[in-house]
Amino acid sequence: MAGISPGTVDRILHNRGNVSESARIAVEDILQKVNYRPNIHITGLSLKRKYKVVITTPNLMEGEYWESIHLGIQHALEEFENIRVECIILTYNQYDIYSCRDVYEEIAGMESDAVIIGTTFKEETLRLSKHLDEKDIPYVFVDSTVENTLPLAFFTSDHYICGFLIAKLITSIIPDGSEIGMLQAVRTGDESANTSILRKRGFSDYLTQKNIDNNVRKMPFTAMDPVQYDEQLDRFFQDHHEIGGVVVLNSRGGILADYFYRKGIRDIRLVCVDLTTPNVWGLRNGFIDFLIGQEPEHQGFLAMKTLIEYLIYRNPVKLQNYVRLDILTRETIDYYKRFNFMN
Amino acid sequence: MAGISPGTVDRILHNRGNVSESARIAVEDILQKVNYRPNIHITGLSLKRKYKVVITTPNLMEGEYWESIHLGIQHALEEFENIRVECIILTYNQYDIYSCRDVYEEIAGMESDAVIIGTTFKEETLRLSKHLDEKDIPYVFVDSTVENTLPLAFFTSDHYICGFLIAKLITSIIPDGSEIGMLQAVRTGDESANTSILRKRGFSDYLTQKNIDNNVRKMPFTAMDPVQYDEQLDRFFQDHHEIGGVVVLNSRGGILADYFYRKGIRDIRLVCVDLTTPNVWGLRNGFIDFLIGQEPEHQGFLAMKTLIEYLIYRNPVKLQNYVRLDILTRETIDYYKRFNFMN
DNA sequence: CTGTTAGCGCATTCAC
DNA sequence: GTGAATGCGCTAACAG
Repeated sequence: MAGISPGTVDRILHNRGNVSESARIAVEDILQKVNYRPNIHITGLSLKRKYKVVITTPNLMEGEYWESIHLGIQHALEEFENIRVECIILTYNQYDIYSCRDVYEEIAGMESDAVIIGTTFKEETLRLSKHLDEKDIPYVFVDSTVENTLPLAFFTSDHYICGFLIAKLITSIIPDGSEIGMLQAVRTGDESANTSILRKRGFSDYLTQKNIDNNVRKMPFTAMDPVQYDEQLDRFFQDHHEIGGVVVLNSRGGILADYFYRKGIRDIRLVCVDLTTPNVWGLRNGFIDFLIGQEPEHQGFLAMKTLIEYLIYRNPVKLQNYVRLDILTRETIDYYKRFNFMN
Repeated sequence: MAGISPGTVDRILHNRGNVSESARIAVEDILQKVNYRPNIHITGLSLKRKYKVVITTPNLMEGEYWESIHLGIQHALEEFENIRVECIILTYNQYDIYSCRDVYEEIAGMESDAVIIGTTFKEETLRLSKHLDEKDIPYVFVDSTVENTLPLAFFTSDHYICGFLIAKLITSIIPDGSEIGMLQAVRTGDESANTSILRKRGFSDYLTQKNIDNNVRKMPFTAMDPVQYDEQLDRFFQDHHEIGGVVVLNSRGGILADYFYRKGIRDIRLVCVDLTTPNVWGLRNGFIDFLIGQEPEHQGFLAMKTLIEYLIYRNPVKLQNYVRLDILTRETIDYYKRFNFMN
C-alpha cells in the first residue's frame, strides 16, 4: 500500500533500523490508517527464534495450588504452540528455605530469556531479582509480589481484600457474637507467607471497621504433621464451645472439612481459600460454606502469555495484574470452569 | 511422513473422497501417532470460503444484558480474525411478540450458514427452529434453551440453581423469619421469560426444602413505566413493614437499588441478577449485597466460537453448555474482568 | 538503505 | 486416485 517492500516494512515494525525516514513515515502512516495489528500466531509460523523460559515455584502436588499455576502456564504454551519456547521448571520445598536458596542460585547462574517466579520466601526472591536485574533478564511474579523488586509484571489476587471478604462472609452466616476460629499453619520459622499476613490484616480490619465483637480464637497447628491434626483440633474444640465458624486463610481448609466429616460436626460454618481437591470436596459435601478462588490457572496463563508477547513484540506491559476473587458455594462449584479463559 | 503428498492428506483430513484405502490408512496412522491437531488460525489463513452467520436477540441497550452477549460474539470474531465471517444482526423488541415474529420470518427466508438465537418468546423460537431444521441450517441458543428444538448447542446458566442460590444468599443475611420481597416485572401477556419461571421455582424449592418460613411478598410492578416505580414501591413498603430483604430474579434490580438510595433505605438486604450498569452501581455503593453474574459475554463468545469451529471442521459439538454463576460482592466487583476468557 | 526470495502450516486448484 | 504449485501474513537470509 505504501509502495514499500515487505522486507522494509518488517524492519520498521521491529525497529531494526536501516530504514530511511521517508519510508518509515509512509509506512507508519498506512499502519495507522489500517489499524494494523500483527497476528502473533502467524508471526510464530515464520519465526525461527527459540525462547528459553525458566519457571520456579514450590513443588507441585496434585490438586494443589501450585499445580494449577503450572496448568495455566501449560495452557498458554498450547495456545501459542507456534512460538517455540523451551521451559525449564525448577521447584523447591516451600517449607525449606535452603532448598529455595539452592534453586535460586542455580537460576541466577543460568542464561535465559525470561523467568516466572512463584513467590514464597521474600528475602530469597529479593536476592534473585537483583541478579536478574543485573543480567537484564525480565521476570514476572505469580501468586504475590515482593517489594523493592522490578518485575516486568505480577499476577496475583488482592490478598488483603481476600481476608476482608472472608471476614464479611463468615460473620454474615454465624450468630452475632459467637466466636470465630482461625486455623493457622505454623511454618518452621521464616518471614514468608506474605499472602497470609495480608489476608490476616484484611480479616481483622473488617471486624474492627464494622465494630463486630466476635472473638477470634487462633487455632495453631503444625502443618507438617497430619498425625497430630485430630489431637490438636479435639483439644481446641473442647476448650472453645462458643465457636460458630472457622476461617482458614491458607489453602489447607480441607483438613478441617475432613475433620468435621469424621467427627460428624455440622453446626460450625467454614470459609476457606483455594480450589484444592480436598477443599472442593468439603464444599460439595456441605462442610465448607464459602470457598474463595483466586484463579491460579489464570495467573499462570497470563504470566506466560504476557512474557511471550513481550519477548516477541517488546510491547509495554501492565505491571499490576489483579485476578478475580471468586466466591463459590456448593451450588455454583459444578459450573466453575477453571479454564474459562481458554475456551 | 507417510510418503503421501499434501494434497492427498488434505483430502483425507476433510473426508473429500477420491482416496485409496491404503493411502488413507497410512496417513490416519501417522495422524494418530503425532496426535495431529489442525491450527485453526492457520487454517483461516488459507481458507477462501466466507461464512454468513445470522444473530438475533432482543434490542441492545448500553450496559444491559443483551449487549454483553453481543460483545462476547464480537470478541470471538476478533480472536478468529483469519476466518471470514459476515454477521447479520437482527434484533427485535422483547416486549412485543409481533416484532419478534417479523424478524424471525425474515430469518426463515434467508440463506445463511448458521444462526445464533437469543431466546425470549418460546413459541416463536420453536417455529423458527423448525424452519431452520428443514433448511439444514445449524443454530445455537444463548441465554436459555427451548424444549422440542434441535439446536447444535445452547449456552446458558442454570436458571433453576440461580434462583435456588438467591434464596440461600438472601436467607443467610436477613433475620430469621423476616419477610422477603420479590420484585416482578409484569410483562404484557406472554408465555415468555422462561428464565424467570425457572429461577422462581429454584427460589421456592430452596425455601421449602430448608423448611424456612420467611414469607415471600410479591412486588408486582409495571416494567415499562418508570414514572410509577416510586409510587408502587412506596405503597408496597408502607403495607409491609417486616421486609428484611428483597430479591429480583430478573436483571432489573438496579431500580430498587436506586430507590433505596433516593429514600435513604439502608436496612433492607438486596440480592439481584446480572451485571448491568445500574446493578453494578448498586453493588459498589452498598445497596445490593450479592449480585449474581451469568457470564453473558462468555455465552456469546462460546456460541460464536463453537459455530466457527463447527463450520470449519464439522467436529462433534457438546449440546449442553452451562456457564458459571458468579457471586459478586462490593469487595470483588472491581476485580471482575468480564472478558477473562479472552486475555 | 532496499527489494527479492523462500518457507512456516494449511487448503485449494489443476494437471496428470 | 494423485502430486505439484500457489498463496494466505509474516520473518529471515541474502543480494544488491
